[in-house]
Amino acid sequence: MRNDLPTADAIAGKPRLDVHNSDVPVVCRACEARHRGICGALTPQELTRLSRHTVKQTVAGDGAIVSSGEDFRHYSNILAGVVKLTRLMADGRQQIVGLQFAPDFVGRPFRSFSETTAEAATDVKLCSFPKQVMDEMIAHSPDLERRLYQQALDELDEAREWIFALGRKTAAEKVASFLLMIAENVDPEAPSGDRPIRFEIPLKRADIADFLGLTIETVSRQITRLRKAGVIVVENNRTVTVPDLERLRARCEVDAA
Amino acid sequence: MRNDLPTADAIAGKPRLDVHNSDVPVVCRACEARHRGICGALTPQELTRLSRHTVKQTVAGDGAIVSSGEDFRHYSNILAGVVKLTRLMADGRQQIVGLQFAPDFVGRPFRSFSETTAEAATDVKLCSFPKQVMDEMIAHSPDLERRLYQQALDELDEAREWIFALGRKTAAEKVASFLLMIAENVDPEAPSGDRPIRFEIPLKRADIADFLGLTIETVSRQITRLRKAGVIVVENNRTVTVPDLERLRARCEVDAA
DNA sequence: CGCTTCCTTGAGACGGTTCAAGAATTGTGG
DNA sequence: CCACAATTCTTGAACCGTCTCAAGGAAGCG
Repeated sequence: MRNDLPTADAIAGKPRLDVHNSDVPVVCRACEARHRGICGALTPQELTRLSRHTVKQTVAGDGAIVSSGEDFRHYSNILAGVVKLTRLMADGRQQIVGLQFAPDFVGRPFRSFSETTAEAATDVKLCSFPKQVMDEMIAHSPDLERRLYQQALDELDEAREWIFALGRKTAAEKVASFLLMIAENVDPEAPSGDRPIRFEIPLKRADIADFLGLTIETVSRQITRLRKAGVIVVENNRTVTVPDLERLRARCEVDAA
Repeated sequence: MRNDLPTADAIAGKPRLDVHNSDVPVVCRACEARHRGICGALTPQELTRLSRHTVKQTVAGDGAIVSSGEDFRHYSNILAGVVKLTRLMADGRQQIVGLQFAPDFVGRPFRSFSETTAEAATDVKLCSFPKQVMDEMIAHSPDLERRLYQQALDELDEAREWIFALGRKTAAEKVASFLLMIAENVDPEAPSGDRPIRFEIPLKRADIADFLGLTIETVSRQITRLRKAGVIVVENNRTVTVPDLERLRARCEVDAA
C-alpha cells in the first residue's frame, strides 16, 4: 500500500516524535489522527489490523466523500482539509449542516444510511477504512467508542451553537461568528491574544452562504462591511487577517450598524 | 459478567416484559427509561446502586432543570414531559437549540459546564442522579456508554435536521415541519398511516417561535394559514388534529402559497 | 368575575433576497 | 508569459417575507 505518504502533521504544524514507534504501522507513524484523533484509542495491534484495510486518498474540492442516501461502507479520518456536510432540497435549496476538520472522524456508526452528503470543501486528505472492520473494533474497544462519543458530543455542541446563530443572529453577526470560528479553529491556543491572526478561509462565498443560511451576495456585503470597518483585512478573498480578535468577537453579538 | 442482559431490543423501541423483576429496584419497575432509555443497559446490581442516589421530581412548565453556566452535579432521565434546551443572548434574543422527550437522558458527560439551559417546556417528571455516580458507571459499562453515544448521534441527526430548516426553510415550511415532528413523536408507529392523528402541541407559541427562529406573530399566522387550508384542525390552541399526514408532510418542502 | 397569560390579526417598516451587471481572480493552452 | 475563458466575487436597485408595533380577543385561573 501507500506507505510513503508524508501525511498528517503538516496540518497542525506540530511534528511529533514517538520514542517507541516500533510496533506502530508505518502508515500510522506521524499521523495526527493517532494522537488527537480516534486512532489514539487503539493499541498497536489494533492499529496494525486496521491499517491493513486502510486506504489513503485525496479528494479535490467539491468532490463527494459520502453521497446522500448512499449505502456507505467506509469510514474516514480527515488528515488534512475541510469537509462539509450538506443537505439538499428537491428545489435546489442547500444547507451546510456541519463542518469537519482534521483529525475528525467522518461517518455514522449504527446506520448505513443518511440524508446527509459529505463533500470536500477544500482539497481533502482522507484515511479510509471499511465500516465493517471499524464497527467490530468499536464493539470491542470501549476506549475507541469513548473517543467517538466525545467527538459526537462536541459536534452536538457545535451544531447547537449554529442553531442559535441561524435562528437568532443577523447576517452581520452570522458572518462575524463564522470568521471567528475559523480563526479559532486555525489557532486554538490564541483565544484572547491580541496579536493579529492571519488565515485562509477554507470555504468559498457560496459555501459560507450555504453554511449561514444566507445568499452569496449578503455574505459578500457583510464581509465588505467588516473590511471597511477595519475589523478584518482582506488579502485575496480567501486570505484574511484579524488585527484584533476581540473586535471581531464583539461583532458576533451586537449588530453594529 | 452480564449474560442475562436484555439490551438490544430496547433500542429499537420494543417494550419488553421482564419475567424476573425481583432483582430490580422498586422505583425502577415500570419505568420507561429502563426499557427504552439508558437504564436498560444497566444490570440489576448497577440499577440498585444507582437507585440509592435517585431522586424523582416534577418540574413545572418553564421551570429550570439546568441553568446556563451552572456547575451542574446531576443528570436526569425524562420520565414524562418535554424539555427544551435554550440559549440566551445578552440583549434577550432566545433560541431553543434542542427538544428532548421521555425517556431521553439530560446532561453533558465529560463537561460540568454548558452555555445551554435546560428548562421544562411542559410539566416534566424527572429521575435525577448524581453526576459523579453516573460518570463512574459510564466508565465501567460499555453498554451504558453505547446507549448514550447512540442518543447523542440521534440528537446530532435531529440538530442537523433543524439546522437545515432554520437556514433554508420559509416560515410556512418551518411551522409545518415542526408540527410534523411533534406528530411523528407522538405516534411513531404511524408514519404513513392515512388515519387522522390528534395530539397536543407541547409548546406554546412563544416556544415554537424560539424553536423555529421566528416571532410569535409569524408562528400564529402560519398556523392560521394551515388551518384555513384544512391541513390541520385546531381545537384549543394546543390540541390539533392532522387529517392527512401526507398533506402536512408536503407542506414541509414546498412553500405552498 | 376580574386578572393574567396566551393567542390572533392588521398595518407599516426593514433586513435580506432577487435580479442584473460588471470586476477580480484563477486556470488553461498557445 | 500572455490571451482568453471560466469561475468567483462585488455592487446596485427593486422586491418580498418576516419583524415590529399596536390593539383586541380567547383561554386559563384565582
